[in-house]
Amino acid sequence: MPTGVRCAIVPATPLPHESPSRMADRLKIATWNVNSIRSRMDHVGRFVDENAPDVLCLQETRCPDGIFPSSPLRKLGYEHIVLNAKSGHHGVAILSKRPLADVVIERTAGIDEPRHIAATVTFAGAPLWLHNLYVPAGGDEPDAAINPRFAAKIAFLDALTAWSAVVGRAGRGVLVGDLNVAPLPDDVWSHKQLLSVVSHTPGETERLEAVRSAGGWVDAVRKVRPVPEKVFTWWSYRAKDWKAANRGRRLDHLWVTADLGGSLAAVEVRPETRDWERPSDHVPVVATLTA
DNA sequence: ATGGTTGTGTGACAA
Repeated sequence: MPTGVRCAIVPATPLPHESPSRMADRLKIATWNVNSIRSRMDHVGRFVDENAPDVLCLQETRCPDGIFPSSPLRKLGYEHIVLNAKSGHHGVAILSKRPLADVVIERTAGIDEPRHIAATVTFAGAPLWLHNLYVPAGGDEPDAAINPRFAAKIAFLDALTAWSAVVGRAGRGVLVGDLNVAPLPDDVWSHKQLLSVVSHTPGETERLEAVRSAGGWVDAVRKVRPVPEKVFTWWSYRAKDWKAANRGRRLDHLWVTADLGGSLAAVEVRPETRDWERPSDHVPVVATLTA
């Protein structure tokens, strides 16, 4: 039978008795702290070649809006780009092969830094919220009384908890980003040695768990790679041999709302990017949703 | 062993 005849009898739009959410679909979402988009354009190209995500959420783009490399990224297939960047510091972006809508430039915890952007993308015929976050690192001293950067991190996490209780419970959402907290003992190379190191202190790990539980989010990476397996997404630049030392932390996360837990078809961390020439210190996390 | 490295409209500072 000629293809044209077959197309003529199979409508592209859902039949009246089908609800949009029942449409078959597959959406691959990646998150990556690239530590400067301009310094990492070749890596982004290689990552896209090898992984072909439909949506790529970036953190730490470190690029003023006016010189953001939108044109080469569009040529990679990401025609839809939304930014919260502004200056050479911080910065988040969502790149998508599918149209983005409902863009929200968030100003979480009243911090005047570009660290949060949200938008919707169509998945299985209905809007899916994408929340791309870059939580403040917090400086070196884990004491809010003497370190304003740590105080700002704590305030940011507390603000996210209240936000999460609304956004997470609404459903059809994916929260990704560099959350700068390794929440579980097996998310760091040494739980005991990192208990007083910013990113793994009880004050941070308990707060990140509060953010997650308030919204009922599913930690996608731990759904497929449960504890006690060690899983890391970040290795310091300061190690002589990052792979041999393997003193990593899981700072980068991909969460889905509870209603989408059953839609997770694949979840992967891509540590090979850490071995590429002049890498980011963070590696991508990728998840595929199917419906 | 309190170091070590990377990046930013170039220079102290964040990560």
